[in-house]
Amino acid sequence: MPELPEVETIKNELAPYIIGCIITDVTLLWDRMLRQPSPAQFYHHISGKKIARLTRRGKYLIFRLDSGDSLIIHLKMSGSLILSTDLPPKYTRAIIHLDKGVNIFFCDPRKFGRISLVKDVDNITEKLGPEPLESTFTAEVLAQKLEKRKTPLKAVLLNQALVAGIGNMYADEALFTAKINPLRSADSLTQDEIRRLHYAIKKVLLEAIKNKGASVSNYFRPGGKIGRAHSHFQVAHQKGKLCSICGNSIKRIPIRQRGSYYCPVCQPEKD
DNA sequence: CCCGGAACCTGAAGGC
DNA sequence: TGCCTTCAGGTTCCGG
Repeated sequence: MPELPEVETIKNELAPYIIGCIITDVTLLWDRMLRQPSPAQFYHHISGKKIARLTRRGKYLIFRLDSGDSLIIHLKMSGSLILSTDLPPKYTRAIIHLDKGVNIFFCDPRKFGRISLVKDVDNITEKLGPEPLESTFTAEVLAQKLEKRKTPLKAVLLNQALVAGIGNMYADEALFTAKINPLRSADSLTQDEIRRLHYAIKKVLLEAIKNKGASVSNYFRPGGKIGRAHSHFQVAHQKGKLCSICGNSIKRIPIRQRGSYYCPVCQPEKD
């Protein structure tokens, strides 16, 4: 599932090939994929525009066009962007046609992914919390975000309004690295625990980017290859495996309908 | 404002 | 072998 490190990898690997390219046409094969504007407006405003820059905010991938508009893609659960001159892969839901015969195939078995074309990117991203790898994300900011929240920490970390880009896998990994139980009430953390969590979030995300993202289910890089971050996971999707620190077996429990993996010994419950 | 649950989707996996 | 059920989870929406 694409989270911040996966979207960052896609951005990094796509950019060298598509910056400066003209979008000649877009084919939508699943009509609900387009969030805004209307299909007619969409085609009218995107055809013939040049891709000036590619950026990321949280889990959103943003194609900045020379017209001033931005094409915003969210891959949600199962989306991937495949760059190719070949035929569309299975589950292709949209095709961004570029000049020189290159296409970006938006593949998405689950059909959760969404595309928007907007004038003002802020309208989409303004609700997001700080970027965890930028200097705006400090331990103090994290502390303030966790204040007065009785929700289990794990659930809070998935809220994009607190910190942008963390999903189910990296929330579990960060909590393990910080040695904090996922069920702890968010407002119960000590200053030291917040400091550890802040560090762990950055560490886990940076390491995953170095490893080109985690391919636990449907994540593919633009060249069709998978990432290797999942082979470094300590707890995420490791149910029954042995903890690398203490040797006890990793548990999986549901928290707010989400599978949550942790080590009961290294991340003990606390009052 | 905060919280929790349903809905959106379909392939894969598990049960019988 | 095959049908049926359940599970997976990012985001939005809605009710409390």
